[in-house]
Amino acid sequence: MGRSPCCEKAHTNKGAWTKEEDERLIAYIRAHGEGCWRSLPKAAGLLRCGKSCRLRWINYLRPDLKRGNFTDEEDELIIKLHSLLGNKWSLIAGRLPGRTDNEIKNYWNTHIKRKLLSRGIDPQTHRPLNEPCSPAEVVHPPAAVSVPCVKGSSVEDPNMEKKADSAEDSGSGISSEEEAHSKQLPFDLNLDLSISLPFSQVPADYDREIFRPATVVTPAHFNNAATVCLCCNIGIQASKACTCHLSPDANQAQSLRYYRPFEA
DNA sequence: AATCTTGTCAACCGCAATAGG
DNA sequence: GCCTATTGCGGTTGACAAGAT
Repeated sequence: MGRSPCCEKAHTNKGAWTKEEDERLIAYIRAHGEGCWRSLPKAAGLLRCGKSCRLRWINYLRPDLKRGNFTDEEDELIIKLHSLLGNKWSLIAGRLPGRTDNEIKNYWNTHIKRKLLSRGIDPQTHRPLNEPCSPAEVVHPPAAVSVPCVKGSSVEDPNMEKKADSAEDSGSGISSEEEAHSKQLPFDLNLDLSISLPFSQVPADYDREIFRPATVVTPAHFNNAATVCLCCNIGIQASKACTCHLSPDANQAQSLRYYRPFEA
């Protein structure tokens, strides 16, 4: 038995969004907030399917999106995260404030892939293109992936735990093999992730409708003494790479969660 | 100036995960 | 526990623009 379509295709617009459609969607979400995408189009007077509305909002209309070119720091951060996470664009996007998974995915495919190839690095494996595949010849950089760690951080986001779990299932995320692979990266990666200065610290009267969890890691933190480890960040505290226990301040740092206002 | 090629990115599609009855 | 609806993700497509011929 097939699944019913997400919307009645015969009565929905497709293709590029018009300015009027954008305005309707923005106005509706400003008034009612995100969510309930299924019923949103009808309620907002849009002849679009819910998925389309969600995508348009997330990838283009959201007010907290950062526009413009990627910086070199962002480039390097994406490369490093991709080397660990693979094509988990939403996870990568979660660590680049104001960037969307779609944007990063496009940027990867159009720019970074080429950049890595020009460096002689395979964009999928992050290993030198001419490197033999024999496991015996895999280079093990000394402490190349040091991952001091703070339990929690954005792992408190249930979605992150979910994603990490499902990533393991799918085999393309943080599987044990990939975890192992991450320790064998061909270049000296410091995958330390730490909490950045807040965009604004969560207020006492924190309201989920107004504030959204913000990504707390910036590229600069890769070079700093870390307080949050990626393992914990994505919900694999039990991993061998997790070295939370090495950081005495970890638990304290963990309790800090920062939010930035969801500007209307 | 016209045509072709290449690059970019918004949007779509299909699938998997999850929620809820 | 099963079934259906909904949401979210990643891969892919296609329209458009810019540059090359």
